[in-house]
Amino acid sequence: MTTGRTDILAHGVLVYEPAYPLNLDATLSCGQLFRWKKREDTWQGVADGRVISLCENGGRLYCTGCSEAFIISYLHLDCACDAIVSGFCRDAHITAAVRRIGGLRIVRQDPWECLISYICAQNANIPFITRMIENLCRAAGRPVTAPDETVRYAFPTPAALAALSLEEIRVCSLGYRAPYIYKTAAAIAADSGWAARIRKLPFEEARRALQAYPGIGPKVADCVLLFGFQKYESFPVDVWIRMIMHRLYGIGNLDTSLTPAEYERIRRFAQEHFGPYAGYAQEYLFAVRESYADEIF
DNA sequence: ACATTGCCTTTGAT
DNA sequence: AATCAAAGGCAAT
Repeated sequence: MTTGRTDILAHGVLVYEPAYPLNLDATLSCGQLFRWKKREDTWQGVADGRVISLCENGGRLYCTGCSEAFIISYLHLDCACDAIVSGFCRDAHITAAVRRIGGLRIVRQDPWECLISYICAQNANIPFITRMIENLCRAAGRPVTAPDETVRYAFPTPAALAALSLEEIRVCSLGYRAPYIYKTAAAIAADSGWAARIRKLPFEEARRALQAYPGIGPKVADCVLLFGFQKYESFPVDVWIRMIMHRLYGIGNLDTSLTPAEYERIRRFAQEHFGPYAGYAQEYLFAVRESYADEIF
């Protein structure tokens, strides 16, 4: 399904007119991706081993560095997201979040990059996560030069990452996460069919299979299922979502640490309340988390 | 078996 | 300068 119109301009610039709203800023800055930077009006990122530039102007998306097919798939533009959004807008809170940042898309990430990125993400904030991943790419990724001469690094292949020693991974400021990355990279480098296998599994089984890798618990598994495998019923519960779900829907209590039982309770409620695209709702709530920041105190 | 607790590195914000 | 929280997971209680 295509839900937009494309043209190719001079110098290989692709112009895309989405038939449904796209909020590029929200999509690239909401914390689902860690490799995109905005300079002036242009986003530059590394995906699929290439440097890609994106710019939004007058409802049009200008893109260089990749194919039309890739960017449409990556940004989830091949989807009538109005139907998805209206499907989970079942109360005033989520409707308000959608009104504020309409056009937020869940990006189709590479499962491998997503897996490693979200192992890094545990107990870290977004600037720190970005630094860890950038360090890993510099240590084991292929250098890629952008049209404007800036040099960036592709995300390492499983083989390249698995070739690093534990110490080489640790000095990417990964701290106690280094052994997780080390072991998981080795397991996946030796098993090229891992992603295809997980993709075919029913949701709960895929979730269990992911948690068999070191450093992957319920939260990271849910992120990988949502961002890497497009399992949109997945509802990752982090400290922010926990706080927001408590505030908006009275689920759980914030006095104790997040127990597995409470995680399950929040996840089940959300899947029931928001429906098959609960994960999309999660990303909208996460994107507006700052407006609930006062709840922490 | 099941739930709870303390610890794990490093960084960025206050 | 010191303290704390950060898109958590794990092994020991």
